[in-house]
Amino acid sequence: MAREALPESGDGHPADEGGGSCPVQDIAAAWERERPGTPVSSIGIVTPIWQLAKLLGDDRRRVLARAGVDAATLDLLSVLRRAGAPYTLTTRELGRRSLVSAGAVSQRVARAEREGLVTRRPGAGRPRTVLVELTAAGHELVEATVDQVLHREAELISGLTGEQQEQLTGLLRILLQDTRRRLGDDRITHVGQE
Amino acid sequence: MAREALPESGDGHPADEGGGSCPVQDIAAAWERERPGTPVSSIGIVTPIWQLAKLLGDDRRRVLARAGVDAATLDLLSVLRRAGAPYTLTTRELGRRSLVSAGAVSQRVARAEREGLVTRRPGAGRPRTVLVELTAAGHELVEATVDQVLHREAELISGLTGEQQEQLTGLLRILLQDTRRRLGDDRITHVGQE
DNA sequence: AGGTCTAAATTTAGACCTGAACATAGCATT
DNA sequence: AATGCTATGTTCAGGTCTAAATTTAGACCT
Repeated sequence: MAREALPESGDGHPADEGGGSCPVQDIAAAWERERPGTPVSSIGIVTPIWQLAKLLGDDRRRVLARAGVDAATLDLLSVLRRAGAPYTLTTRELGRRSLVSAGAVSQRVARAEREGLVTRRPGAGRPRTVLVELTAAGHELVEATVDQVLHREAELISGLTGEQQEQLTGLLRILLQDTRRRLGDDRITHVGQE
Repeated sequence: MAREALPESGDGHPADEGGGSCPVQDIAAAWERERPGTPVSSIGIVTPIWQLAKLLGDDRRRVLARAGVDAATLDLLSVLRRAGAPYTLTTRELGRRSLVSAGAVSQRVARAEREGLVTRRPGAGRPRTVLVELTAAGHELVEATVDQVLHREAELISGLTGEQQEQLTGLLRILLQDTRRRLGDDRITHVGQE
């Protein structure tokens, strides 16, 4: 790969992550070669997860750019749309469902409100709750884009057989659930009590 | 919603993504309920990948903050460290291995250079190649932090059995490889020819 | 040899997110 | 009933990324 005449992609280390963005297993091999004893056991799982998230996220951003939306806004609108009528949630709930900080929710909602996609009004419950509701324009934007995005992503993972997809889904579900449990139970579904 | 006693985690939709950040499968179920026919087949795979990347990334950032580094800089230094002596790569190669744009590489290198972790000098090859080399301080920083990060991540995925980890690694490798092939072959290892 | 072309890095503008500081609406306690 | 407490939303500063515009070093062609 990219030996001799080619650009300096090949940088001299034969066993190294050759040319291009390099198979994940070469990363673990490089650590072993350079620093024997490095705890590489997580690399085979964590690295591809990050790389896939990056590739899929970049692709989604480009797909949505053509539709004139950004991914963060569509995420907000989708959460509201999925909640069902009356398409209203508190900002607190929005943050928990989107895995972003309270500040990020505030900014997302402010942007979306400026564009007429949601409205904001004080709620009745706790101290300072704010209810965010989808407008007709916001609803339409979701309807116009969500199938496009999901269809595209189904295409991107179609290299796996149905059985492989099922296996992968199951393993990821277990890992995600377990990881959530290990990191602050804040955003966890306390399935049983409370 | 915002039921009385309970926090408004439970928002009224019984079949909805209940409280907290909600099991992934409920997201697909919510789309089905709200928009029958929505192409949800990718959700079981794409959503957990994003959520895991987010959770793991946030955690890594917090671990590194204590060590006084940011994740982007450590990524840069690690790539150079893994390349082996003389710990030198072109910016082009750095971008390909880290999956970030050329502009991002420029900024990362500028920051790291300002902190004395790498040096930059013109290279011989193509038009304007720039070689980036790890300094002694940069080398030390990698040695001081990488085990910590990898160990922590190994811990986070330890909820899976060894066999599950192997299965997951294999499936992710296939999916990543296939996804790279489908999206711009630019950063792909052209395994065979070329 | 000189002008044009191409490839590569850098700069710039715009978006987004986190963490911390800030403001505030009800609740609990005394 | 008044006061402090706590949970919540917002604002702000700082940092990172992408995409597009800009600059520039060699290569190519006539």
